[in-house]
Amino acid sequence: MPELPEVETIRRLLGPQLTGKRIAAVRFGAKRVTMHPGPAGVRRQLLGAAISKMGRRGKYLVFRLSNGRDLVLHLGMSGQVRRFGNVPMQPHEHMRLEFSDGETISFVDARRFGRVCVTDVGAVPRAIRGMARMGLEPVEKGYSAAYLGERLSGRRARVKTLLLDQRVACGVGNIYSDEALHRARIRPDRRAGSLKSPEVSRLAAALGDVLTDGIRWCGTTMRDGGYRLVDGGAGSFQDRLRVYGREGERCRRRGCKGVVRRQRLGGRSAHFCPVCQR
DNA sequence: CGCATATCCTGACTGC
DNA sequence: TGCAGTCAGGATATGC
Repeated sequence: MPELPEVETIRRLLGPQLTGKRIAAVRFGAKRVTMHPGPAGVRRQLLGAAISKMGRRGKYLVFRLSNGRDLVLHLGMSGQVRRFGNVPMQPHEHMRLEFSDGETISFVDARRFGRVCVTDVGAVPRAIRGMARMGLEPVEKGYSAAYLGERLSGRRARVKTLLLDQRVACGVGNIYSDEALHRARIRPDRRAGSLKSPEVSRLAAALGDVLTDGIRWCGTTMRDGGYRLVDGGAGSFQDRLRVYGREGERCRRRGCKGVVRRQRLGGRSAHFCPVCQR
């Protein structure tokens, strides 16, 4: 479940380690993973290029290359960027970049919801249509109560469901949407259009705050270990979650005696405190 | 268009 | 202990 804070953590780790390095070899695993324009094309466009900058857009990791192209990586649910070194290809390892100085970096993804795409710099990857429609990130300047309000007003869908829409809250996924709604004291099953102006303001602020905190604590590594740092280490935001994954446990808001509940919403689980979230 | 639902995938977990 | 069944969810496709 790599969301914005997890991908940003990876970006920050990789930047100093990879910037300036030249790709000397590209290896692929045996299993198919969504890749544009296919393994041969990806290899051709990557070979010989240097990493000029590590970027990120929403949940997408963007390797800017010296040859005028971007390598765009989405980690899906279980994707990881890992360093294995010069060893045989590992289980679920789909792509390994070998740099001219011997450094390596690998894309690993057991569930294969992730995707790899090479495009011209700044172009919208054909294989990733949603990227063209992504909105502002809650941590960006310009993400305001007015901006969020525009996207929620008149909508009958549950607010939680809309927060998962990358046009509404780019970079937010299931964990951080639950945490933001808790901080804003709004129930996830509220109809988006029913939110009053102070609630929209609280939510816009909470979204930014929770993503910023997630980055500060290097992301959330749940028990399934789906998200890992490049060296295999864990983030630590899981210790600070207030509702996500805490069904049946006490609400973490000071003075609140509520017990966290879980509710199925749009095929996703929403965690919330029925006492302090209205 | 908006909204709900199904789909992909496999490791971890649950219950018998 | 082993095995079948269920769950997890990001993005997208499909149906109404």
